[in-house]
Amino acid sequence: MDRPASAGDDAGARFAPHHEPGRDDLAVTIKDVAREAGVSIATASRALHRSELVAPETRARVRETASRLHYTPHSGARSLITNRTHTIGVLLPDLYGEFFSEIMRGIDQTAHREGYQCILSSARHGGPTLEGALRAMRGRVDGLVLMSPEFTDELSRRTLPAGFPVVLLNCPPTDIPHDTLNIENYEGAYNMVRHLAGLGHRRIAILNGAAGNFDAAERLRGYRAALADAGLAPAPELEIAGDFSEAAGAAGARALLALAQRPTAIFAANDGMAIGAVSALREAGVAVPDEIAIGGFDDIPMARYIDPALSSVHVDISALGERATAVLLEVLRHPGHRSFTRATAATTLVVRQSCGARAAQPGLPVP
Amino acid sequence: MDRPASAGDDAGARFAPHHEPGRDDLAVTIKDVAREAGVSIATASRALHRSELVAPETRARVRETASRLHYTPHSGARSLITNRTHTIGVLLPDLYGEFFSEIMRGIDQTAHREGYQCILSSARHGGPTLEGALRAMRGRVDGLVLMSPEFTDELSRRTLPAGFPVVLLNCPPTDIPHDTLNIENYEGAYNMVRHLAGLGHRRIAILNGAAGNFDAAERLRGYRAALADAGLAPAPELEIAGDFSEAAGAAGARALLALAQRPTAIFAANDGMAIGAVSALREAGVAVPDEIAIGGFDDIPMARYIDPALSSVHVDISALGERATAVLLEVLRHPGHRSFTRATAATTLVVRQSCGARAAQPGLPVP
DNA sequence: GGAAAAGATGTAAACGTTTACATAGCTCCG
DNA sequence: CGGAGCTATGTAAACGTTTACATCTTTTCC
Repeated sequence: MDRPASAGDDAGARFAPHHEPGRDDLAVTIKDVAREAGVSIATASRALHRSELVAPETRARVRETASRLHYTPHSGARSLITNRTHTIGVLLPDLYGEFFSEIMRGIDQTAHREGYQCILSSARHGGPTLEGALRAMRGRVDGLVLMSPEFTDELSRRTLPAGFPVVLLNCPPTDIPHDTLNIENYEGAYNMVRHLAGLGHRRIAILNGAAGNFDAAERLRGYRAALADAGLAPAPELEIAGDFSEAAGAAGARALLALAQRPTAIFAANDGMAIGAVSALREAGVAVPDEIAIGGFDDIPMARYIDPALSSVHVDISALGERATAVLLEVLRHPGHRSFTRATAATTLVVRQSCGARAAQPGLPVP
Repeated sequence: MDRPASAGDDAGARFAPHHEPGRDDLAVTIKDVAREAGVSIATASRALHRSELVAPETRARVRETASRLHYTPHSGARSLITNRTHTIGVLLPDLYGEFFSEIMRGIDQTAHREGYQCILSSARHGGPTLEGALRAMRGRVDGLVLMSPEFTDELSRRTLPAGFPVVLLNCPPTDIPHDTLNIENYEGAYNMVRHLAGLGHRRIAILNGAAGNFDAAERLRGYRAALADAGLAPAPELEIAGDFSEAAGAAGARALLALAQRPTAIFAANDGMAIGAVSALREAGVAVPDEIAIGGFDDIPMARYIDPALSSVHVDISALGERATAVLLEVLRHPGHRSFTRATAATTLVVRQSCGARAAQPGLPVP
């Protein structure tokens, strides 16, 4: 209506790319929008996200132009000046398997709900890649959810800029203060082993997690404590080394079968190894739970589907991701005064068939 | 040795932050490195990644300074000028479940192998969020792996800048040319249903995938064709609507049980629904495979673990992610002359117990 | 009716990089 | 000895934004 229609529009039309739809979109910048709408870059920028500062008609015109041109702000450029990326980095030891899938789900949901993106990296165990992955995130993320059961203070110092918002998930305790979130590994393992002992088992083996892994160490500690409290003598030959993989679980089970005096129950430090053990035992013709009872840890979705359904220590895995992300977002919202969270996620014992208890839950509940 | 040691060093030391280790790391920029090393920004930049242009001692000095200061380049700033982010975007319909976990694994591995990061987003089905997610990636990624079984040309035009490197994974065919990678849905479904018919089944039901989903439509097409080729009349009451979820599988199975004339076999359009159906049948006291045989699709890792082990159409899911990423990286490497790939990933029938065939593979192979 | 306040817009600096171009100090050759 | 041709480095522009500040116009108030 009241904007000068003659010269401005012609000039605009002369350079306007929009009659070649989708041709040059790749490079459309706020400068293009500004020119096309006949305003300065500053006004264009304001019209798009601080709209109260600009006249209503101008705002409308700029916005219309922007959407017609398919303008999308360049996040790199924006973050350069605002120092905000609205992205969080996620570093997991691996991307394989249900455990991490569930973690990611919790993280992603929470992040998206608050308008954050996720950038994902798997930091292969302990190696120099963790450092690389962290460096690659510089300038791309506002904060980090870091899961690395081999984490150390030294690594923290070397890779994390001091004061950078990080939530440590399932990491060993550090001297440097951080927000941390851990699973009740010790308690969970303790409860499972106590349960097995309560069923009358006297020889209870453990399939250990990866050496140097914090979760694994804690679960072993819980196992030993439960044995001691049940008045059972520790038996070194029943503590089998493992690495959380199914293959390790199968190998461990076979090793136990070769023992002169077999165990009557096995506690596997995670469900993956438990599943491997079940396979190996079935293969060897050993009945589960009648000859050997089995308990796992994590309660991954698959646990209830295998035969016999796996007793396990339930961890709400996706909730773990959610909580970690929530803490991180909270930190990002209040950058100033830091008081560090140190939370642990509770576990619950889930008794199904594989441990041989009577009051077992069904394996395949109808959804 | 030969560099002027007096004034330069003193000045450097006066402003040097490095005696407060890890205090101001957050903001350490190439400017700091340059000042500290006594060179210009340009030289610093060159020393760090175009090292042949700078004198050996200078290079060493700059690099030493950089690592002492924990300098990490700001990727946003860099990408602004280089137009490269070394990051690929991944858009999946969802993040839940084994299927996507496997996809991600393939993508992540391939990307990392070539020095690329992944930025991940779940585009909830068809909604406006897909557009949002795509916009959020502007300026952060060099290309995109996009999986969206409800993808359309219209959506493509609206959200993807023309010429932007994208690989469509499991998307419906489009008029606009794109690199695409699809599963052999039709053939896979056809083979499974033919197999069931070959076992003597006359009434074979299908639990359909989500309406409007390309994969689902193709699998239905394969189902119908196989029926026809086996000389079986199509029966509309045997085509049950679903949405790929376990719950839908269970509900579908119950609906089939309520039929006057029950089917003797069920083809579920994915393993999730198959698992749901198995649960519901067990719950109802119907024997699988003796009373009703079941076949799934995807062959997710869990398929072999359930009881009875699930016959399925095997898809190498992580290889799918790998291939898609490989294509994308190839495109990124040769930005010029585009010829569009259109590939399909083969499927193979995996016969286990749930379909009742004799030569069944064991359910729990020892890893 | 004029000054002050408010409103709308433009100008330019800044963010952290990379890189084309300019400059300075060499070495080498005729 | 005097340039030509290196080599090593510095200067400054550019990338696409946001925003403090300046400027111009309009409204408001006495």
